[in-house]
Amino acid sequence: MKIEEQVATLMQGTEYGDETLKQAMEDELLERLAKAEKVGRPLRVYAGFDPRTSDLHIGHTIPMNKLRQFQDMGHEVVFMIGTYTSLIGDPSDKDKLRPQLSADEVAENAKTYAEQAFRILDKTKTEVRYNSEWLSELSFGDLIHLASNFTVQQFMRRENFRKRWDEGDPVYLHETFYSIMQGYDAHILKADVQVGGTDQLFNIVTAGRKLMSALGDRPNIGVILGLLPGTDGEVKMSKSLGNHIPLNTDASDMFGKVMSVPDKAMGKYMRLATRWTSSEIAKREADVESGALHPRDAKMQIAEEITAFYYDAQAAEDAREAFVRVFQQGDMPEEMPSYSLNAGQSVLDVLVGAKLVKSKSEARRLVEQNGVRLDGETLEDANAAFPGPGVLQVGKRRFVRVEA
RNA sequence: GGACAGGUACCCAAGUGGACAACGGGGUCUGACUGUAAAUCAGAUGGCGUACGCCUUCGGGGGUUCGAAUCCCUCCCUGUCCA
Repeated sequence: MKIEEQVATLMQGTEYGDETLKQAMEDELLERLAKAEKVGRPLRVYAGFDPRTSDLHIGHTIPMNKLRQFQDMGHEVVFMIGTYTSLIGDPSDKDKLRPQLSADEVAENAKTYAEQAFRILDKTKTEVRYNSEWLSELSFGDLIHLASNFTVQQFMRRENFRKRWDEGDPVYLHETFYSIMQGYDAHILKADVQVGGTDQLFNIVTAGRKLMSALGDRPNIGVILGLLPGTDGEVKMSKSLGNHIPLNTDASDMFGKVMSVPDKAMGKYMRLATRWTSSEIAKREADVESGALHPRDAKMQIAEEITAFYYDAQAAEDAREAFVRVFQQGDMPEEMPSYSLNAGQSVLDVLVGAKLVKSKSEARRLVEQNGVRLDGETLEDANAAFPGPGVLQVGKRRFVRVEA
């Protein structure tokens, strides 16, 4: 692959919010790739991950996908786990109560994190590091020394802080330490490239590069990836917002969740979550634009590609077929949970008992709204005795097989 | 330490003694339609009861009142400014 093509692929999905910065990073990447090729030395690339949860979703894996691209082009990859940073607990979205994790929890999360990450990365070509290794060694004096490279103004210019400042939301002092710690990580790892999401733009491009040059290193290039929106298509994927697509689910569910993403987010999904090259993506977008490719089918291709990536081609194909059958043709899924009917139960009792609803009020509401069906027949009276065994359906996609 | 402004349901936010289970927006759910769980439109959105109704909820606790999210006391929390 020519270097220009490599750069195009590696820069795919990046977002800097500033054309000049993007161009600068791109140029620098091109230059280093050329140099690396000349002297036969691979680039050293790293990304840091906070093991705050052990339940990864597709959004977490976006930087990993990028690392994998580098790996496939023969570069060295460092998978850094922020054991130290997670221990303290990043408060950046602190209105969600975020309990401090214990060292054991962090260690446990770090372990499962790495395991799931190796579904994407090549284990044999990945160096795993933990930042507690060096951050726990720093003294207060060291921290002050590092901090003296920054001004409060620099932090206040950061959108993240600025916005909260303007809105009267708290900005904690120790949040600034985060950037400094991350900058120090970059200094220790001395990588050519650091990968991260736009939420890390400041940490990588400002803090990291500044600290590196202050400490006599060559600043690393920031490959800043756009954030993958969740299934709502608007805001970044996050478990606490309930718009995530977990890695540990089944293929049909993953396929279905991708299909529920609004059309407008397809571009980002293609760029960030598929293995497609920039020209393959461009072709699909042009086809959708011209009408040659139906948006629904384009999304199905995306869903199948993503599912195939985390499972395999066969599982993805099966998931697609099941989806078409159930949602496009209105058929029922093959597998569904079952519930054993007890004597004398009303429709309400069964809905509650089968956990299809959270409360009796909700059950009544659904019945009133004609949202409850038994074998395709709408049930109209929530208090009537339950007619008998069959497939009970709530809304379009919740099914339970009611057995005698 | 002081002055001021705030804390309302999943989120944002209105409400300053009764008509408040609490406007509006977002989210979510249901229905119609469709190209799918997209888009659009309509409805629903604390719990319990078939229903008139009852019970719990406006940061915590206490009080005033026939009656409080609304008034008073106290405590906790957040922000801004002053020192």
